[in-house]
Amino acid sequence: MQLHEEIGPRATTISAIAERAGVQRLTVYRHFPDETAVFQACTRHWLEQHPPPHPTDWAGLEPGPARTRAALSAFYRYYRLTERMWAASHRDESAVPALQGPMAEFRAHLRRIGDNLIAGFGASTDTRLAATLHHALAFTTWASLNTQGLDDGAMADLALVWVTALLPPSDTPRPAEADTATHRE
Amino acid sequence: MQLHEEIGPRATTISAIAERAGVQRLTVYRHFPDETAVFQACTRHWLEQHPPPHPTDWAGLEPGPARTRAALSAFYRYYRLTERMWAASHRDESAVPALQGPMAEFRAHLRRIGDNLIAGFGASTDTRLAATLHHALAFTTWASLNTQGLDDGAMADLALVWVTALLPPSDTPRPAEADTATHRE
DNA sequence: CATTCATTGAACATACATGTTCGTTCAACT
DNA sequence: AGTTGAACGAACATGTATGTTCAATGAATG
Repeated sequence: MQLHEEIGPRATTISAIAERAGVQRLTVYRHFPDETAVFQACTRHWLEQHPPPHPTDWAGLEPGPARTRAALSAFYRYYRLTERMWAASHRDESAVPALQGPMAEFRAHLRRIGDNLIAGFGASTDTRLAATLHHALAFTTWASLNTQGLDDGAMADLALVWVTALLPPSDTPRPAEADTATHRE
Repeated sequence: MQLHEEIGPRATTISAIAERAGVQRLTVYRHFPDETAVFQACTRHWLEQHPPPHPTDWAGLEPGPARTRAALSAFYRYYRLTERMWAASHRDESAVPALQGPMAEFRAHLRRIGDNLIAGFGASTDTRLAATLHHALAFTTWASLNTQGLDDGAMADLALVWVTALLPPSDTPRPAEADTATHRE
C-alpha cells in the first residue's frame, strides 16, 4: 500500500514489495499467487481502511444546497486525505487491470450520490445541472482546484456557486417551505 | 507519434518505433542518440503540427464574456481533436522526464491566457473567478465534461455560466445601455 | 521432543528493455 | 567507377521483471 501510494500501482514490483516488507521475494509469492492477486488484495484492504464518504453522512441535512455542500465538502476532505493514492490510481488505471474494477465501482458510487443530490433540488432533471454537479464531485476537479491553492471549504463553496447558477432563476434558494411553482424547465 | 498517441509515451519503446516505421532498431539509434532524444523530437514535431489556440484567434472580440467563450470554445475543440495525445501525455508526464518541460510550458501558456481573459472582465481580481476560469480551461475539465456527453459548444456555454456566476451582482455584463438590474447572478 | 510450516538463500528459465559492436549490403552522389 | 553513408542482420552486455524449483534453516505447534 505504501508503494502504491508513493510510486503507483504500475511501478510497484513484487521485488520492491518484498524489500519494503523486509522479506524475501519468494515469501510474497507464498501469500499471493501473482501480481494481480497482490494488487486486488491491496485495493480491497486500502478501501476498507479509507472508506469514501457515504450518503448517511449528510442524510440529516435539508435536500438541496445544504446537503450538496456537505457532500462536496466530505468528498473534498476525503480527496485531500487520500490524494496521493487517488492520483496514482487515476494515473495507472489503464495500465493495471486489477484497478479497473474498483475504479469503475467508485465512479458508479459517485454517480449515484450525484443523482441523489440533484433530485434534492426541485428542478426537473437538467443536463447542465447534472453535468456540473457530477463534475464537481470528481477527483480531477478537486485536484485542479487544489493546484490553485483553494482549501476544501472554499472549493465546496465555489462548486456550490456553479451549481446554484444552474438553478431556475426565480426559485427559493432558502430552506424550502413556500413551494412557489418551480416552473420553467 | 502514432505510438505516443495509442499507448502513451511511457509504453513506447524504441523497438516498437522501429517496427512501426518498418525499420531496424539500429536505424532509430542512428537518428536519435537515445530514448530521450526521440521523445523530445516527437513532442516538438507534434506541437508544430498541432499548435494550441492562440489569443490572436479571439483578439477581435469584446473583452469579457464574448472573448472568454471564444477562448473556451477554441480550447475545447482543440482538446477534442487532440484528445488521445493529451490524455496520454497527462497520464505519463510524471514517468517521462522529456515530457515535463513541454507540459509545464503549455500550462504556463494556459495560465497567461486565463489571466488575460480575467482582466477583460472589469471586476477586481477575484480568487474564485480566476480559479473557475483557469479550471475551465484545463484539459481535465474538458475530459470530465466530455464523459458526460456534452459537446464543445455546450461545454463552453456551461463554463461561461460558472464564470459569470462569479461576477459582481450589480454589474453591467452587456455593453452598458439598458441597465435594468440583472439581479442575482 | 518431534513435527510442521513459514521463511530463507540461491538458483533457474523466460521475457523484454536499453544501448553497443561488428561486418555486410545497397543505393546515391561525386 | 569509386567513394560515401544509410540501412541491415546478427550478435553482445546489462539490467530488470515475472514466476518456479530446490534444499536448508528455524521457530512455533502439537
